Amino acid sequence: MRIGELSERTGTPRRLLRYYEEQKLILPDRCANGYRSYDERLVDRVLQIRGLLDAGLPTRIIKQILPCLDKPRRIHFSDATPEMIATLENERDRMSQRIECLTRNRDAISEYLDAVLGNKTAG
DNA sequence: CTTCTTACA
DNA sequence: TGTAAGTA
Repeated sequence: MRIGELSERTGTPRRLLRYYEEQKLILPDRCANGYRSYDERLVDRVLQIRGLLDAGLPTRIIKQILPCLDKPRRIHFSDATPEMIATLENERDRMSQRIECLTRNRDAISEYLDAVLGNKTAG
């Protein structure tokens, strides 16, 4: 498929699809006319990339850990270098911290909402 | 009309 | 990230 279809199917702007390619996150092949040709597999890949980006990971980190999280849920021990383990542990901890932060803010909002809506219905 | 690259805000 | 320009 071309960039337009992938864009629609992943809800990702064409601009970003080209940016991910520039960051070596995805490698689409080219048609004779120079247009990018994306494999079906890249739909999930792009979605996963966006998820990681949304989790706060920088593209440079995603680039190196994506292979570890690829389709076949098989674990590639060959990729389990000491540096990779350290990177993964570090990112996991960052995610945990972010989750805690999000949880606090969600609870704060929820508490506020309960108070406001509660007073409204109560009087 | 869609895509491409490059450059600037 | 968005957008403009000039092509293929």
